[in-house]
Amino acid sequence: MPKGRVTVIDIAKAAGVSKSTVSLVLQGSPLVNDGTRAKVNAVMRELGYVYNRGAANLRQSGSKSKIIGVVVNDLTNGFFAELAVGVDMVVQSAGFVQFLSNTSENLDRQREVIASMREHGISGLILSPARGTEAADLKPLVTAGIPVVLAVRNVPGAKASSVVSDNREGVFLGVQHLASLGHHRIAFLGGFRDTAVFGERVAGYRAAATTCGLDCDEDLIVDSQPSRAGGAEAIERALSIGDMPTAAVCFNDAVAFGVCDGLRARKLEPGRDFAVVGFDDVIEAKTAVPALTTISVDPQGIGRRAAQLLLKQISAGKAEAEAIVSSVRLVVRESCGAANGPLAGRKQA
Amino acid sequence: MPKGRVTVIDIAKAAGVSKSTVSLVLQGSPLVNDGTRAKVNAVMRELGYVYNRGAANLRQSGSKSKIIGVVVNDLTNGFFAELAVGVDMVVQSAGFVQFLSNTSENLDRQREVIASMREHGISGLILSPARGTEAADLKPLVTAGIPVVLAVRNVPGAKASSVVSDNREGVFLGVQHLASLGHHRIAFLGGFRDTAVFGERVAGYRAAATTCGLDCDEDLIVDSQPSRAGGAEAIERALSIGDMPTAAVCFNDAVAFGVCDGLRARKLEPGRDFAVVGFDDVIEAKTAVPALTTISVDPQGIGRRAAQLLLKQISAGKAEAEAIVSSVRLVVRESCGAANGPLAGRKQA
DNA sequence: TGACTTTATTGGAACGTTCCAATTATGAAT
DNA sequence: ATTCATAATTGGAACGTTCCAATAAAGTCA
Repeated sequence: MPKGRVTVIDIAKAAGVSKSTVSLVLQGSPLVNDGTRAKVNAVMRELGYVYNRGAANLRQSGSKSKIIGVVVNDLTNGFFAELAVGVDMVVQSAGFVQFLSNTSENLDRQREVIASMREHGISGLILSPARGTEAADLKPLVTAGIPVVLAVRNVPGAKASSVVSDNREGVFLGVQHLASLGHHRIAFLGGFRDTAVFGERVAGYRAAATTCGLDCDEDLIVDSQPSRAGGAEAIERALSIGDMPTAAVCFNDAVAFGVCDGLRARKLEPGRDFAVVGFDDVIEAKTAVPALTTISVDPQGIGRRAAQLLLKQISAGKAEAEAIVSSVRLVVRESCGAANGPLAGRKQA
Repeated sequence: MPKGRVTVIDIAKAAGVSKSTVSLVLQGSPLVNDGTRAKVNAVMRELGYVYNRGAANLRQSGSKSKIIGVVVNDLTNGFFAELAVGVDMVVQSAGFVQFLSNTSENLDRQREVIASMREHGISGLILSPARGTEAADLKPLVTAGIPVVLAVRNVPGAKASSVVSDNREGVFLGVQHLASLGHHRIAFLGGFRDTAVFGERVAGYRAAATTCGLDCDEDLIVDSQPSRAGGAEAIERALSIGDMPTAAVCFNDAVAFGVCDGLRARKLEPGRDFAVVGFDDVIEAKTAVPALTTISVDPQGIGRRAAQLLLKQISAGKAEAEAIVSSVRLVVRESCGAANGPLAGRKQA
């Protein structure tokens, strides 16, 4: 069994200085002679000293750990993996470390994870909330002065900052583009109806439909799991209604990939036989075949902004709720070149 | 600015008991009268008490946090997301929380992340090592008695436990299956040559080629980034050699998806025109079109086993290196029904 | 009621580190 | 050599919680 931990007392003894000097070295204080500093550092290396952050936090005034908690609702969606990568880019250079936790859309798990993060004294939290999260869930954090930034999904009533994409505008652009290609029957596929994101994206869908004088058939709005599997299911349902759609804007890129899978299962070629637009522009959107037309929200960009906002609040020592709506843009690739295909052409023939 | 944190002293005063009684309640000790316990719990709820894990760890003998550190080399690969979900299933019921960190194959980042985890007193570490990780990187952890379990990639010489899939056997099965379908020119696509996983999988490839009397052309082994984009690139290179392959076993499912993308970009249909076998059996393997034939290693299963192994070591208080080779199995789906297609039939004609 | 046993509660010190006022050491000027 | 100023180092107490021996309270029996 290895010996217990090496402490500043051990280092002090071995270096022939006081514990206070060791502490000064640890703090990078200019009040230490360079020779003494070098000696202490050498001893720490030699004895394998590992800082005890918990002990330090006890004494340091107003101090927290160097941890940023990041809690996401579905880690198996590549979007959130990329968001985490974006967060990492920013917090890393500020000397923080991101501890990422996944809730798999489970509210109890979310509460547990956040509670544990608080016990360990996180400096701040970036949260993509699980379905059903309420402002009351965030209140204790806000009251305790822990900076919180909501990402991707907002929580109405929560006095927390947020970084969300312009959901309404994004879907508006997607539908508008499909309409400009001549599509009249455009579906909206995927997503949970009880989330704010879904509501906003459908609002953009309806607005574009009205603006472009399109059919506004409720059957064209098909909810499903916002995953690839959910997308395959949603297109199945959309193509089994009487007056089939010829194109779709999908809740996110994962759903869009699933829609392409579902089309191929019916011997239809995405892009040629049916126009598909995604939302997110994950890395794979560019390399998929056909390359996916999508609303680019840059998940890494959202992660970076959320992290910047959080770091700003941490260093300002106050939490003033700010809302950032990340702008979106339409990236046209091959998945919606279907306007002249057999399906789309039927209305005109 | 909110008031400072609520401590056991505050709770003790408000409940009219001593701090020691509050501590006993926190520990769930049977030595406290039920009425007193109820009173203390009510006060804690009322005042919003948040336990200070760092302070508690200071005093508790041999104690660590309730954190399991999980460090992965590429979070954007769905395999690792699923592995993390599997870890979560196990550590959750043991009262631990998983803090997941991503290294993006960067060794310096890995060191940084592990160091930070140690400062915060993690109870144990599950590591899928970044490329280039050496036993020396793990030595300080092992010496300090911190349980470490390596997952997916082994680190030769490290006295740590590991859970890896049977790489050699898996690729052997895949190649053998393709040979049984009549393929003679079988490629191995994707992966970094300098990793042990690559070496093992190629060893299985070679063994199967020998056993099945296949061509053993070095040009049929094409390395690339083990990602979807890497897969698209690898198939491009494989189809530009003189005597083209008619089938491939891919380093992992992400590479396989990219290979399918690349085939389609050349107007070839995966499954019909070229047989594809993946490795991992991620969730999307089943729903992709064509559904992917793959070597099932069950990433969530690996995560669960790694977590079980780690928890076992944590509660035993000793770290005895154990190696678990997770068995694999071939799951036949649609992506390799190509033996009678035009490409495969050319050799016989 | 007193003695004994069991239950419940408590005060003080420990844990590793930081902070700050006090002390010591060093260097420069006279 | 002495004095003063500056640089460097130090000891003690604080932080929030736990542990353990000591103390107090409650219950039982003669």
